[in-house]
Amino acid sequence: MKDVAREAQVSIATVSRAFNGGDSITKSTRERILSIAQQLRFVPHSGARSLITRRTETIGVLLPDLFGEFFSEIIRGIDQAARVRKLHLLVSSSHGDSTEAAAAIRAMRGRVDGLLIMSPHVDAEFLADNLPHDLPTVLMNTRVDGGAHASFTVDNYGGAFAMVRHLVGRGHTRIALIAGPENNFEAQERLRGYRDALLEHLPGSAELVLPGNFTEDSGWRAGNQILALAERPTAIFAANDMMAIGCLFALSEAGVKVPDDIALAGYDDIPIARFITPPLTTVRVRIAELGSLALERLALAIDNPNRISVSPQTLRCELVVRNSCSRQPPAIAVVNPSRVR
Amino acid sequence: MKDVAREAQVSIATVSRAFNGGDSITKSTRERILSIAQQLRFVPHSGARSLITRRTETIGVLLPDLFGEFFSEIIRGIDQAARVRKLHLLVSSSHGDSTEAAAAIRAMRGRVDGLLIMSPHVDAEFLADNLPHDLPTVLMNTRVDGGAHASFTVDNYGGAFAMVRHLVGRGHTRIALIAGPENNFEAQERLRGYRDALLEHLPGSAELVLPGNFTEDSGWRAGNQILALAERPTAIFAANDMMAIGCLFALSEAGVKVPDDIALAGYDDIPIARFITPPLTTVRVRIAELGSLALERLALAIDNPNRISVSPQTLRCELVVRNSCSRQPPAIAVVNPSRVR
DNA sequence: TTCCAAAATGGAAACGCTTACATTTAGTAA
DNA sequence: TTACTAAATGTAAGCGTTTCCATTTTGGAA
Repeated sequence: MKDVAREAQVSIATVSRAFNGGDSITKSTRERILSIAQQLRFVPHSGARSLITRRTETIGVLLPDLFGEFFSEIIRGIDQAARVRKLHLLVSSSHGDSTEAAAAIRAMRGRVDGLLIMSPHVDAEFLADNLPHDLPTVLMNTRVDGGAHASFTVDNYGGAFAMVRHLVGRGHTRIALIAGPENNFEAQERLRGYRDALLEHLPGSAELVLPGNFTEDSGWRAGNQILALAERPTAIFAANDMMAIGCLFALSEAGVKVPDDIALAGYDDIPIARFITPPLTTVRVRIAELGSLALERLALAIDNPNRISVSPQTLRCELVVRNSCSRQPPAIAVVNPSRVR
Repeated sequence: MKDVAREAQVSIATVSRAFNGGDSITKSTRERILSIAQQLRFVPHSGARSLITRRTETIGVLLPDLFGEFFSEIIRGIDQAARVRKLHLLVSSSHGDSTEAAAAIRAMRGRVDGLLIMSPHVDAEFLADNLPHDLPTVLMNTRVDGGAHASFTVDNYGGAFAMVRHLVGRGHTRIALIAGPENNFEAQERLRGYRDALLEHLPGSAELVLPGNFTEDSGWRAGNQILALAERPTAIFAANDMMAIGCLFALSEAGVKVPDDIALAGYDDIPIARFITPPLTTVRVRIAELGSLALERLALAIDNPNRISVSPQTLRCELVVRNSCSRQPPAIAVVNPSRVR
């Protein structure tokens, strides 16, 4: 910076002003300084800057041990929003347990202006213990007990409710649910949606809930349990797509046809859902949007530390109707051009 | 830091030493200082530190607009290796073109100790223009013309070669290739592997290459071209799985059975490959390993700026034989427990 | 031309840390 | 005990910015 100042015949204060927005500086000097800076390959030292501005312009992103499309989608959303705001992303992923998550948070202290957290290992107590409480934080898809932090969640309740309503609309009268892990917040919400929808749209019907844990494997087991039932349901709603796929395998092995003999629906709309036979009716979650909204919210909280709103916000899901629930023969799968890697 | 020093009745220099490794400091003082620091919730200011150490302990990761499993896998690998070395990850993804990539690089200057780049938009000229040439950089899956930077690539040549050899071993004598985009480095290598394997293992046979661009759509078109051929190949090798899937649709629509009427193979082993019918024979790429090796290499280059090796390194692929190339009726799909989200 | 307000620029302190060097303390041999 | 060496600790400079305040320059109006 000193070199640039000398070359441009100005003080370093002026060089600083040339870089930092519209202070009072003549257009001509700014341009001269900027061109000299480029020529000299001058790059401001972010550390020195953050030392005095007390800002890092960086957001910490904490993600769990995540597989598949979900990860890339949420990062895409966050990244997009961050770019607009000229914020950087310090990412830490693959947290198998809360110890690792805590370590990651610790490592980020002092390097970020705010935190975006998605982790199944996180609860109110954990946050209270591990979060620097002066650090703006937004939670994604996480239960918030104390309501101490802003949060974004997917409307799992509404999505599940809509799916059951859809199934009832198609004439199904016995609808089974393959549930997710008991201690999983999203799974609980989907279960709640299923129950309430049954109550409202199929009053008097008994609920039929099979245990599952979001794995293909557990879906397969649930499918076999259903096959063993004296009175089979007419439709099966799996709390996520992977379990639906596992269930589908179990049914095929037993010669039970979907959707002719039994309807099957999932949740998430993972890419595979389109490709299996029959294509799976499911609920789509706008993951990228979740990410960008969360970042937007966090940026707001950082810029207005006084006016922080903590109210949880919810992201609507949409029903994706394919052939796994219709009684007509499955149509030919749609061939969609997919994006290039 | 001053507060900690006062509380512990030492100088700030000693506090610094307590934090930074084994300098000369008594065990008892270190522990006292550390405990007081924790009590006072003291967090070292990374900016101030990097101001004097000239290190940020941060690696910049530049990824293209990436979809699906690939992204999450490569980040997982990088993250794992980074955690071991106590390095942070500044990621920037979703670069649709070289302008965006350049902007991302510019934004990272001064914030990172090294760069990990994967981008199809990058070539030697681009790097020369946009890379601060004193910044250690490792390229992933990118062509390197000038050989100016260290690079890691997947052995696309070897994988394609092995696949063709496998097909020949199964008795196929006419093997078609659905190629990837012409200007794509990986696609070129796979094409080269196909050609050389034909030359070596099926001498005298004519090559049959259909154009494609890695999309499902282009696979579908290639499939239809093949169907229109007077003399059909006995096996089709698609340069990636998505095109294989598109091709499979085209074949099914025409009533051509895989693998009974024609064999089909892909490349990448994306998760869907297991789930389609029949399960796809393909080539698996160890993506996470690519990421961690690249980071390891970068860390080495950062620690030893003098002894930088620039030789490109290659990661072996492995053949995954499923049912899409066998002539026996497809076995029941394996039900694998998948990991929980 | 002279003056004055506003705009542009310069000077210098401060941000929080590390580290070379100076000083003190502890430990050991004579 | 004394002297000397090594280990532990303290002092202070300096890392590269931003920004407050002071100073200079500019552009009109009188």
